[in-house]
Amino acid sequence: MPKVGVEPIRKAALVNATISEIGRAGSLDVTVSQIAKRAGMSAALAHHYFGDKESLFLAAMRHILTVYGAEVRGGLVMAEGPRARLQAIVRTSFSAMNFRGEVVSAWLNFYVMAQTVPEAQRLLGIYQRRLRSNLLADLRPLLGDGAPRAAAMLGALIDGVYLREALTRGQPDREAASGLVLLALESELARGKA
Amino acid sequence: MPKVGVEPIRKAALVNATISEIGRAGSLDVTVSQIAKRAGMSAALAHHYFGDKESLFLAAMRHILTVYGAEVRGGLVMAEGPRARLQAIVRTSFSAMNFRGEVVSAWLNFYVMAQTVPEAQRLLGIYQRRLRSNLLADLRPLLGDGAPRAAAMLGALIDGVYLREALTRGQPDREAASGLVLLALESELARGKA
Amino acid sequence: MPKVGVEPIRKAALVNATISEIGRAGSLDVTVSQIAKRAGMSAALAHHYFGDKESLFLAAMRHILTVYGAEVRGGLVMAEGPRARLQAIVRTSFSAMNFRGEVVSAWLNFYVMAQTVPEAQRLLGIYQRRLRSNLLADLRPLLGDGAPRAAAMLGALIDGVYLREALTRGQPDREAASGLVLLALESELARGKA
Amino acid sequence: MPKVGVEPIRKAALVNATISEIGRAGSLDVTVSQIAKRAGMSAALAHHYFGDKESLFLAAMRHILTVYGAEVRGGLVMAEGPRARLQAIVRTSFSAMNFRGEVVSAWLNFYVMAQTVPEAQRLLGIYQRRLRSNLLADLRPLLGDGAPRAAAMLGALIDGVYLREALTRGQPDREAASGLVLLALESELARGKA
DNA sequence: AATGAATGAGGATTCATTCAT
DNA sequence: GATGAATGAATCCTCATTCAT
Repeated sequence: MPKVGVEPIRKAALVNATISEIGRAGSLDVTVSQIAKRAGMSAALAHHYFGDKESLFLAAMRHILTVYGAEVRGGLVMAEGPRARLQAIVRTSFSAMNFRGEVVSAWLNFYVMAQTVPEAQRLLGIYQRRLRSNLLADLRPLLGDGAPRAAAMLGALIDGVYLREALTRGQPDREAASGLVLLALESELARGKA
Repeated sequence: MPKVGVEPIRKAALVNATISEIGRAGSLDVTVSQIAKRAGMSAALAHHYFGDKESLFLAAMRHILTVYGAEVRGGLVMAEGPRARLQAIVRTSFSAMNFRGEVVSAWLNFYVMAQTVPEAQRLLGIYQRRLRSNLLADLRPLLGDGAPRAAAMLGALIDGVYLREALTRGQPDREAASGLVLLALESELARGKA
Repeated sequence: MPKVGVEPIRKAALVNATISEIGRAGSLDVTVSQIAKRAGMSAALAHHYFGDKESLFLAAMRHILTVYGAEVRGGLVMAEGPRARLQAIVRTSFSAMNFRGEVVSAWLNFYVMAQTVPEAQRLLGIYQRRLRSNLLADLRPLLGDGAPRAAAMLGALIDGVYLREALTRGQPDREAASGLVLLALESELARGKA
Repeated sequence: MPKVGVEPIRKAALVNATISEIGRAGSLDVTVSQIAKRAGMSAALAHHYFGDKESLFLAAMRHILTVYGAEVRGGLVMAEGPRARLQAIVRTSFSAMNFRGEVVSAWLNFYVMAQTVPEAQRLLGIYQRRLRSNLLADLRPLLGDGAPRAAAMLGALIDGVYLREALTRGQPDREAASGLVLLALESELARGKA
């Protein structure tokens, strides 16, 4: 039985606290002290584990992307056929997890970070390419050459709908959000066949 | 010959400097001193005219929305028929003006501000409603009851595409951006007729 | 008929505004702009007339002392005999004019100024010596050699009572204040005779 | 052996430095930096311990009142009989400690603070009530019903004499000050018996 | 591993004062 | 005489980060 070090536990606590605090503040204007306090430790310890604030933010971003990726993979396991798989991808993008206020808020702020911090931009790029390739894989059998454009469109649409929900304070409407994208998907498929 | 007061000139200079600096920094982490210096005056004068930093940011946001609104109205003048008008709206959203790096950057950061500052949220709401009603007016004759959903979709798509371009450092591709949305528009129209 | 320049009018307005603002703020933390605005002019004009802020404060102090001096002289006109004159002096110190909240407040703050600004200390010295000599003149016939000490005591008592009223926000009680000092005066006189 | 935390030491150093600086400046126009430097630490640390400047001033005020209270209690221990106790109270009010230039200066400025800061007014109120009740307790056996008025008078006189000394730059004369009040006390007692 | 102590750097904001008109 | 324009200097306060223990 491997002795679990305290380090990963502390780090995880800090990452979660970071996301929570960003959600609470609605911006990246969050102090290390606030984060550390929420994680139940001193600010000095947070620095001990992450070196600096930016690294902590990046770790939080990585965490969100990791969870999102896992969820997508999980959703695809059960889906049969390209259409079902596409729907699963869309639904996962607006899953309860991803629509938690704090996650939405974190996403928005990662967008901002990506303008300044190269590593943040790289991570966001990974997310976008992964989404694109996921969509593409299942659009190809249905749309052939039209698939790349449809993938680009659906990817952008997902982000746009997500963005709008992020801006609407109050409970976001998951059903409406995924419904909108799913119907756009149908339009594309219908058009592809015509 | 009306004597042009110096106040509006100074204010305009500050608003422009604000947008420029936000663009340069890629974030709202811009000091009043930096803005004032770029506008060719002291930080104290900036405070004299705008009271505080937030008001300056909001003025910049208002300015961008105003220009955007004017551009949309301008584009609609020449367009004949609903389809042409819809295309004009889309094209304007990705106009050269709106795709200036600094404007893109400002938009992104206003999204963040909207999570915290009520007035910013209000302004963003105005933009969204205006875009929606513009789209709706011309979609209605073409799609009837299907118009609201299509408007929601196109609005979100515009924002999503804009967002993606904003994140792609380097020259954004205006043609690709509007092409993507215009094709989605065609899909909707085609589907509507079917 | 002498043509009254506008200068004395402006100066008087500024002096009054200064006293009012000090009273309102309860401290010397009053800006020239606030004073000027209350006096109905620009801050620049206030500087034009007084040179700097300190001079304005000193002018206000002088004004208060002048008015107080005039009131004392006025009160003495009617009083007959040393005892009546002493009572008049005491009563004037707690006159309605001197107990206006703003005047009380100004006094307190002049005490502070006197610690730093030589001219303020000089003015305060003048007030104290004048009060002392007034008291002394009428105490001498009644107490002989005991007069100086009694004068010192009564002077300090007047200041002390005044100070306490100044600290009691809410309407100061003029009757109680002068009553206290008048009784102390009686004690002194009684003791002097014994 | 209790490990003495550094916090109380730092706080005490800051309180002392505050009193010293106020004394040196003769006003509350003292910067946190000046205070911190005199206390041998950074301004940031001062804020760390006291939160803001006002709290630091209030702590200084509390300290002075505490020391004064202790001194009074100490002086009363040895005094036998009401008259001796009253004399002890008066003497303590003009003790060497209370007449250190910086303490005098601090008092004066606390009077000003009391006009604006509720907590300062509260503290000053406590001092006044304590002084009054101390005087009253020993005046009652000597003067009966005349005690309250005498207490009010002596309290005000102490403050007035103290104030006058505060305004006289140069070494204050403790003997003269307490002599004046003690003689007033005798007048009152003499009058009470008559 | 963990933290309180400590600070340098920085930033918004205020204000007395000057000056051109 | 009068003022809006303009600014330099100052101050409070915050915070990421370091370090000794």
